[in-house]
Amino acid sequence: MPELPEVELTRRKLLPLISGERITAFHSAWPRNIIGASRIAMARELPGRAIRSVERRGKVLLVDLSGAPARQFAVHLCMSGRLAVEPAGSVRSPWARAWWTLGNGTELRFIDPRKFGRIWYGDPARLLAHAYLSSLGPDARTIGREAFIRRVAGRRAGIKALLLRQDTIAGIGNILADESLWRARIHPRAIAASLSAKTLGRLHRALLATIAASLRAGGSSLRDWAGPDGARGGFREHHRVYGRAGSHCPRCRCVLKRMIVAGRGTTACSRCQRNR
DNA sequence: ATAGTAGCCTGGCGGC
DNA sequence: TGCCGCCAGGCTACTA
Ligand SMILES: [Zn+2]
Repeated sequence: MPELPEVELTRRKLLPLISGERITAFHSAWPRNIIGASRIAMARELPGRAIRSVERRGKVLLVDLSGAPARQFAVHLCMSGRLAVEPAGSVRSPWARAWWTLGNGTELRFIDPRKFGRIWYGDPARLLAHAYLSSLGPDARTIGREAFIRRVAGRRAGIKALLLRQDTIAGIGNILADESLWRARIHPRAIAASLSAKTLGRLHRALLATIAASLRAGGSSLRDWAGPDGARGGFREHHRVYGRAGSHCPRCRCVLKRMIVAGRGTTACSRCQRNR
């Protein structure tokens, strides 16, 4: 499941493979996931433009293109998406939803079995004005302790619901949320306003540590996600709670429980993560 | 401001 | 063995 670490790893591996390369063709096999333009406009406007940069905002990759008028595209991998760079003549995955043929004989392919991923395209300013992109909060990987506390302190929502909202902090998904809350010993349903600054500081620290550990391990590959080169991540082996309901808590040996919080499957330890 | 739910989509799973 | 129905998951749109 691509969250911040998987998207960041995708960006890092993508950079040397595609930056500076010229697009020679674009195709979409699932135009419904394109926002802001038609696939016809994309196929007409993209050829001839070079890839200038690949940035990340939360879980979104933002690609800046050369040429006039200015154009960018953005990709959200959602749950099952990944970006692959493969030889242009090779057989495409049956789940390839869009592909950019590049001048160096390779092809950037958006592979997304569940079709939940999205592609935004258009003028840079208009692109960032789209509801999702314009509302993104500060990035989870770089947010400072004070800014983190300011974003959540005093709010009456449950802490996990707040963490998952991309307008609170950008980049957190179900894995990072459950793992960070476990590390910080906070119940997923705890009301944010009931948590002290010290406790929120612990959560901030836990979040950054979880992100760093996931990056180091190459991200979490559950079913579909892999890097542009096909390499899968090993962070799943390091999960303390996510996907481990029924197993023992690594800290207190209690049985981890599964529940629904903010509409998402959630695993937590009822002894370490008390809701007071 | 916050919570809840339906819908999107399909591979994989459990049940039979 | 094969078929069927259900579910997960991030996000949007909607209601309360
Ligand atoms: Zn525990």
